[in-house]
Amino acid sequence: MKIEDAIKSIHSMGLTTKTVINIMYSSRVVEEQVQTVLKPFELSLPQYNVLRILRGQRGNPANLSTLQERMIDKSSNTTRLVDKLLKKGWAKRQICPSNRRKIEIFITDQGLNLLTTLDPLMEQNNKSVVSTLSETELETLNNLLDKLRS
Amino acid sequence: MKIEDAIKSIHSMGLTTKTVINIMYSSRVVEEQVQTVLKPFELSLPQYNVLRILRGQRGNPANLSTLQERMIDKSSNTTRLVDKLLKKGWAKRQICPSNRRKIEIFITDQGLNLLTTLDPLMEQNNKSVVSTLSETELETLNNLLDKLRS
DNA sequence: TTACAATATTTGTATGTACAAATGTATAAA
DNA sequence: TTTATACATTTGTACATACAAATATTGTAA
Repeated sequence: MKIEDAIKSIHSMGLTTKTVINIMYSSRVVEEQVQTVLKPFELSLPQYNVLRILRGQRGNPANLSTLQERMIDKSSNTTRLVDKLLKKGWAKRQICPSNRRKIEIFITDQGLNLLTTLDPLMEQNNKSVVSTLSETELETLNNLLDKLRS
Repeated sequence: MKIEDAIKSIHSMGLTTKTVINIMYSSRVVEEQVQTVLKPFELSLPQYNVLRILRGQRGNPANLSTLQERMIDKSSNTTRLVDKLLKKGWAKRQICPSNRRKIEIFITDQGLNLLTTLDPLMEQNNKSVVSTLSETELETLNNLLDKLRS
């Protein structure tokens, strides 16, 4: 559906404003789909995001500021977000031995297993989300978004 | 910046997952910019969104379900969101005479004035947000996002 | 006309987020 | 060593959001 029909009052807008709204609106549509995959696992999108960052560390710990840097949503309460992951046994944390201000956060085996279960479900979801676009179009879309942020 | 560098752990991902993350990440970047414009006016992004929908009605009232349909963020508490706009004098509401279940919501003159003040600021912000893309690229981006959601 | 289902909105409750202030630790200067 | 400053995280508080249940109104069928 064209953004003009999805958001009725966009007709009169210029191309720049239309683009900004289109990005935000499309993101919400995508997020809704992703959340339906995560919901049965009682995992929020930011929590899932953090777990994937932790897995990406490949055994190395991450501290809170690293997580904040890499999170999609830079919500300031990474502490409490990690608390939730701890409580569910998907992450563990310890004080950094070389700098006791820092906290080292790791993903647990249980957390890794959860992601392993989620991977194919999420991949399938994402394929379905972008199924209306060809490979070339996906490349173009990524390049345009990268360029937009540059 | 390429999404691979913005989100470090994306390297190993397929094109579909990369695209999904890129959309969500880019949206957050854009939203942050929009919020910096709104913040001095103590207006949240969803509130701004509702005000623009109300203005788009051109004198006709909107009821809550219409607002929910058209909102970017379909957060279920449109009631409380509108409460905030009422309290600040930017919107008013009354019971629909023909169907007393419905609530008719209007933008006030004060609300219209606020938007009139915001329009050029937001337009300038949006131009700056998309300034790295040409007109043609913006058209392509919009078309690709529309196609993605179709 | 009464009873029942459908619609539109509101409220309650739990959880999540934003931002400022507080805590604890490290580094550097006097 | 003492003091000051910067850094990393945590906590407090207010506000926002999600979802379910409650309320009120309308339309419809017995």
